[in-house]
Amino acid sequence: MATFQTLPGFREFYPEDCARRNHIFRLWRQSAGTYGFAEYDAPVLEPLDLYKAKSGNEIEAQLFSFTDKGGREVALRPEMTPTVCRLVGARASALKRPVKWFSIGEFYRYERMQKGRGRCFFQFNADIFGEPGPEAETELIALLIQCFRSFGLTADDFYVRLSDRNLWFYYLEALGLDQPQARSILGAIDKYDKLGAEAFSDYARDFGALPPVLMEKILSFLAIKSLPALEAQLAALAGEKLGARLADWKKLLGALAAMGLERFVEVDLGVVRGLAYYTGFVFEAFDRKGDLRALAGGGRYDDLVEKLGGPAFPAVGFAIGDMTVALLLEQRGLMPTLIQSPDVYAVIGGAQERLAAFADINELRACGFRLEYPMKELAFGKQFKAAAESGAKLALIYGGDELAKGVVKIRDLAQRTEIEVPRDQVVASVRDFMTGASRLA
RNA sequence: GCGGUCAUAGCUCAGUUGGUUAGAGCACAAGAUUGUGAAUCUUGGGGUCGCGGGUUCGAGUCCCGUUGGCCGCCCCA
Repeated sequence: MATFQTLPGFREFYPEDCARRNHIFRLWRQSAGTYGFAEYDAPVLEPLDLYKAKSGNEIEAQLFSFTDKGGREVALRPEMTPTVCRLVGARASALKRPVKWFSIGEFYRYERMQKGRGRCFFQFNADIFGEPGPEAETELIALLIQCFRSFGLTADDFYVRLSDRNLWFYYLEALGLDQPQARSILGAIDKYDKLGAEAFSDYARDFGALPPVLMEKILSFLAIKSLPALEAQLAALAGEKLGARLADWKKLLGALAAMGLERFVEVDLGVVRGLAYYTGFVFEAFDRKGDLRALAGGGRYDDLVEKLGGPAFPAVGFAIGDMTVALLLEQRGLMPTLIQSPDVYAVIGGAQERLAAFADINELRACGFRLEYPMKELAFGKQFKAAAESGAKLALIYGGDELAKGVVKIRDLAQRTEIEVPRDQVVASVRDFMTGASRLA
């Protein structure tokens, strides 16, 4: 046995695993539906250039990519954003705005495996296109929070850290830094949590040591954890862009507070996200205990649709991964035990009775009841045991005595009560019981 | 890509300084039990001890290599 193994980092879903996966998907779908997002899907295999165009060649190292039999350079999708930008870009002029879309799909990255990260994983992606203002962020962050709350998670379990790459760029510009310098600083800020002052060594190498005055201002900006603190820090600096940005912040946080979500959101300018394509608000969701990697991440990417060949089209989006969510739900005891039980279990006497039972079995199934019966002839004792273990609510008993009388026994497996009903009333009786319209005496 | 650690039945594990034909619990299956429930008892199937090589009279056990898992680093769309 075990001559063939799964490829490293790939997962198999036995029924109980699949049930848990589907539980997560179902609640994600339900949340997206209530927020008015429409589901879409797209190919798993894409032209390699779709990802090179956006992120540069070095990203290829983490792609599952190869040349297909037609000589095309292709890659398994590592994320959904470029794909959804293509979809939206191709029909941009025909889509009613705002475009609110979501999808659930599998993604692939050739990486070293770790807790909460494999080479294949599922993501819930939600995006809004065509809305440049913070109203789009409001809607998405609210949906993001709902996606976690629907499992029973609370503000004590997770929170969203909110930041803004534009604000950083405007601020650094006001401090007199140019674009390349600002980008390097953002890279340092991304690592500052882990590395401390060491994080700025790349900047020092490329542009010379950062003057202490600037360093101090950057670090105090980085330390901002609230809107009032942000306003105070920016008060000293004039500028239309900074003023307009601050107004967006007030709008966004005001709207989320009005929704009663302020306990889920924290201002944290230390979040800048690694991706170069983000252009405005960026946010990440984390568990409160902090022993898992990020639960979700997203932000605004106003230039990407155009970069990928579409028209200029503002966009915001986020993605949630299934692995960290599953770990968090297990940790908090919020992963239900999901067993699929039949509604009805048929207990069958012998070969003659089996043929008689099949008529009712098939009709009940056609009516939508989940029904099981033993495939082999078994002693009654065994069958009742199997019926109880199956989790069925009812047992239908097709024995020789019953059939001779033209009846079937219906047993309530929980109450251990049973009645006899005429053969032609079996379907109606089962329906009455299952819908709660009647009980067995 | 780097480092640490581990690998025995479907699962959780035991296996002594190297020594007969590698064990237990759970799970699965059959029977006791051909008309009424999760019990009990009996029995059974299931292992090239991750894979390959080496040392040895003899390796699950020691050595080397390799593959894979877990944890951390790098990275993280």
